[in-house]
Amino acid sequence: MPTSKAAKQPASASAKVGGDGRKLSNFLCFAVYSANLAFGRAYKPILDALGLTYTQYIAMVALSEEDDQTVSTLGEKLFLESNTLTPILKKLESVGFITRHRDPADERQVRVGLTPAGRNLLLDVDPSGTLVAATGLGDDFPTVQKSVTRLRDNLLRAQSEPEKS
Amino acid sequence: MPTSKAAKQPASASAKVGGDGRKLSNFLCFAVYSANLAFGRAYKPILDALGLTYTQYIAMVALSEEDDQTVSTLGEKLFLESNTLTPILKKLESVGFITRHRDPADERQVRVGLTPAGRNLLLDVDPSGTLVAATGLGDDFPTVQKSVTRLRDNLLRAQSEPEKS
DNA sequence: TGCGATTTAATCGGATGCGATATATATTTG
DNA sequence: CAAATATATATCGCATCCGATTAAATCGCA
Repeated sequence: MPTSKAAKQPASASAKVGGDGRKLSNFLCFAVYSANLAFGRAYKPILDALGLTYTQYIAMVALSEEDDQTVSTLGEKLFLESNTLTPILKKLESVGFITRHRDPADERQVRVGLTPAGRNLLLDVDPSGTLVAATGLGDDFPTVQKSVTRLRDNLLRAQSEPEKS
Repeated sequence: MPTSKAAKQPASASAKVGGDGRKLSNFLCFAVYSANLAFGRAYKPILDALGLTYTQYIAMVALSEEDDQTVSTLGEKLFLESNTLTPILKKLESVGFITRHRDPADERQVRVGLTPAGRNLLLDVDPSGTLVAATGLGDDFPTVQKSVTRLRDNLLRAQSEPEKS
């Protein structure tokens, strides 16, 4: 089943047994993990100036796409659930960037939306493409973006599947 | 350096101003962020069986590459510092997978190494390439791995630089 | 209609990341 | 040599993530 090509390059989300395949540098998961840390650090100075954390910022971007989303809807976009989102949203509400209120039509749901202040804040973020340049990917940028997105979607799909032998 | 192509595609680590460039789906940082979440969830059932968290596992892989590393050396490999590593290493020590002791030659440093139990544990992880398959990347796997690694290295390098106008 | 099942948020505890600070040891310098 | 400086870990507080549980509201169905 392993073609000669697959056998030659361990490639490894978790590497192959034996020899030297289990080096951290061969782990795709580690590349993604450490790239995520790097992005967080790259965004830090920009977002610090706005008083936002990275996750708060991402949440506000998602909120800017649609008005009065529910916590669940927002969570689907962010791949997070209420246990993570609720504290973040309460924080953003407390500083005046979003509103939160129970939906009168279904009191189980909480509707969340950007305030004008929140919407304005987003306009201040990185008007130039400083961070795009910092990725150093050049023309490969869209390709890498698509690949990583596909990777994510495939991983999540695999988890929801029954697990084939 | 920005070609016309770059201008056409907002691409965006942080998207372009105006129209619709600021959608979450155009953020490379979000692709990486969410792919990292997905990897964590994919590894969870495997690592739960071993009683390891994802970061603990990554740390042990890094430790398997070299004996008796210092916390700093390990941190350079993992892109983490002692404030994050120390609690994790203490935990791994308490369950018997690693050893920690001050270096007699320089009492400031702490040397960390895998125990036989720790080394054995690593052999139990994903002997088949289940997770590699779950990425669904096929032959693109090595390419994506390299791209994300380059992305990370570029981002970190940009941060350490003086910040050009 | 009424009551159990389902849905939606929220809460809680454990484990990261990380900035700021503390502590102990080494090194440098006057 | 002694004080100042530098280095290597560790500690602390805050903000995520996440599994497990809870609480409230709605739905389904006899």
